Amino acid sequence: MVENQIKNTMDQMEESMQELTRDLTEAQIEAVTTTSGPLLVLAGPGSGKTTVVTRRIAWLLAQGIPSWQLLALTFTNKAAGEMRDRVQSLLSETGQDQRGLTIMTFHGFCARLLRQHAEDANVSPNFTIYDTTDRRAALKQAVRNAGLDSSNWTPASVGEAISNCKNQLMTAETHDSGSGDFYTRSIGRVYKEYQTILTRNDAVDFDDLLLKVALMLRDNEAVRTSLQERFQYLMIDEYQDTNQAQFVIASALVGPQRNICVVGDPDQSIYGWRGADITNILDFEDQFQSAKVVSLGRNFRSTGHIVDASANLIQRNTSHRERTLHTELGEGEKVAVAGSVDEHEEAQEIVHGFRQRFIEGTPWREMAVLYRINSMSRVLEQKFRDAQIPYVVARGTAFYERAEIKDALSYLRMVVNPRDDVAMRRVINTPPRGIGKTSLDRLEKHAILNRLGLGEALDQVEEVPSLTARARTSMKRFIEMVARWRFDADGGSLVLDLPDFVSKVIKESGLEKAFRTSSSEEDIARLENLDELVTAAAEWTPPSEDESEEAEPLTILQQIAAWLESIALVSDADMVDPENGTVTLMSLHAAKGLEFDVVAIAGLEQGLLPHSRALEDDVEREEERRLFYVGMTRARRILRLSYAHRRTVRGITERTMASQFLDELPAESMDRQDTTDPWGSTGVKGVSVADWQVGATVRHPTFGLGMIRRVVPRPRGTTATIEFVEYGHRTLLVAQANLEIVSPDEHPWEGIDIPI
DNA sequence: CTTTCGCGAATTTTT
DNA sequence: TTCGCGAAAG
Repeated sequence: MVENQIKNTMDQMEESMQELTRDLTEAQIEAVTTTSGPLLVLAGPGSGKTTVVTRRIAWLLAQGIPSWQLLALTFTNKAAGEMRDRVQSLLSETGQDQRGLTIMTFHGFCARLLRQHAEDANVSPNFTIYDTTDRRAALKQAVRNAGLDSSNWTPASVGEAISNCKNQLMTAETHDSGSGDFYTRSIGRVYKEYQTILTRNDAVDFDDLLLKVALMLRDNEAVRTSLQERFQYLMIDEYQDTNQAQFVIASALVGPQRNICVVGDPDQSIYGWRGADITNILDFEDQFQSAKVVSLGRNFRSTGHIVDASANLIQRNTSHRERTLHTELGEGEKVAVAGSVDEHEEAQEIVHGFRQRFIEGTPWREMAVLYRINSMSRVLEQKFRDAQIPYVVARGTAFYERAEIKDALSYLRMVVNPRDDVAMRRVINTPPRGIGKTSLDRLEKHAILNRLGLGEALDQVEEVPSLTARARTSMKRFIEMVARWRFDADGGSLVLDLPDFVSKVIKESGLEKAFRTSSSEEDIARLENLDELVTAAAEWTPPSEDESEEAEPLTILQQIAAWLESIALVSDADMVDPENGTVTLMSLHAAKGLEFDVVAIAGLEQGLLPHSRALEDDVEREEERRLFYVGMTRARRILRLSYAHRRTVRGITERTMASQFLDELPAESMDRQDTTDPWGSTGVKGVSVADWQVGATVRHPTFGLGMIRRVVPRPRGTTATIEFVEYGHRTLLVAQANLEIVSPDEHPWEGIDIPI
């Protein structure tokens, strides 16, 4: 009986194992079924990477590996979610479920480890994760504390330097600030100040999540071994985007059995600026001796011209390793290239094209516009709105960056972490409650004098003699308010759920009232945003803790903490909902890992793509090329590239030059619609552009009558080479030459035969 | 203490 | 164009 059952289970397993590899290519099967030892899967765009990773997980489970021994790390929540979903659907066929699997983002995983091993990692277990804005505030403070001039030491530049240090596992203590030049010494000082602030506030930044875990794993053998024993099988997605710290973490997690599988594509490495080290993937075979390498060579996503064009482009990179990718989806449409007068026309034409595709049967959700910088979304949004085409801008983090949302969240942060000074500073007088700069300065002086955090100083307002009675009362009221919230949240008198609690805080803090009193357009929007925050809290579900089956229900306080953490770790790409029936607008970076039937990439101009900050440097320009490559390869069937001859950035209109990358695409795969008419369809100075063509007759104030021979777009402006009747060839700037189109009636060429 | 105004600087990409 | 900061007014 029992034996029979076992046999049945075995049969079932065998069956599902066959099922798991049935429709795969040979390379894919190898990647799925190689379960022990180091494995590098080189996965070009559209090569079925997610399929391989999810099948591999299911395969391991089918082999009888307990789910809790598996760890899969990704970069975005979206990628993790998708992986979970696909694994789940594979497993549900055999009645299993994915409980116990750890599929997380790198940062999320690190945050969890840090809380679990807070003591070993030397952090408070209820630390706050600082986002870009908080970090900025802390950096500014640090520069001030270091006694440096804030105009020379901007948060951005200092932050980047510190980030680099952290990525290379250099702590504030190990930073070599004794020797080195003035710059290095100064950075060292700011770094120390910055870290002091973070520590005092029980806060960590994004880099710390990785750094602290890396150091803990490196230095603490007990923790390291226990994790190695727990996670026998490690998988890392988008390995080309890992940095030094992540490499150390990955290496430390790999136990003696060396079951590490990394998946990635060096040609899609686009986060070098964030410290990603492409050599991690390039040198994988050296780091993990006897590693097996599987290269997935078939592109299941895009049609021929798209594959060829992108392959041709990426070959220009010296970092590119020779590799062939082929598709069996046929040639498909050629890659279209269009030039427009300005960004408005460019956007308009994209909208037109999309509408056409929609009429032909492509749903809106299968279309996307990609661009290099987020500010380019503005014009596009406007045109899509005007055309009444549904669209979403994939900018998930934007909502949480709004002032009113940050305010509300800062109150919640104070509830969770009373030492969070950055949050406190933000809201102690928002909305105004009579605690101005002077009072805050006095409080701060007291704090410094007594070596206290600002929050601690606040707790003893009575001991600060310099404060006015008025300010003191306000402060006391403020402390009491927060303390009451904390009491309630921590299992206090009343029982509320998370959204109710959030709503309560928004009300009692006075935030709501501050916006309710006025009825300006803006304040109404803010109010709506706050409502949306409550909705978001209602929709949020706590991550299922895999460890204990019958986990106790979380207290409100714990829920808030977990919710805040999930907010801190959202990314733009997370907001792309494949279910929604809308066009997607997003940055090229956010598009990685996604695919659409129809893709338009806008702004193919020198200085934009490649970006001006990357023009000088070869290495950076190659990253721009990879970025363009990533964008191109998002398209399944239709790819349209465009640029504008003139673009307004930050209020100033400038003439542009088409991107050098366009010239790096193979002519046979391209459909260039931009060669004839550099002025697009609207023209300049009221003259119809159709007239500005080779062969048109013009009159110049000094040179008299002539015929246009050539029209060339140049960085300084479009030039026309004109054959004048009396003066011969002249090349002039069209915009300045004051040319006049002469109607065919007065045609001077009659009887005169000028060879063209 | 709060609000408003004007000036200057700046945005590449994001966990 | 938009944001953020400091100064000046209320």
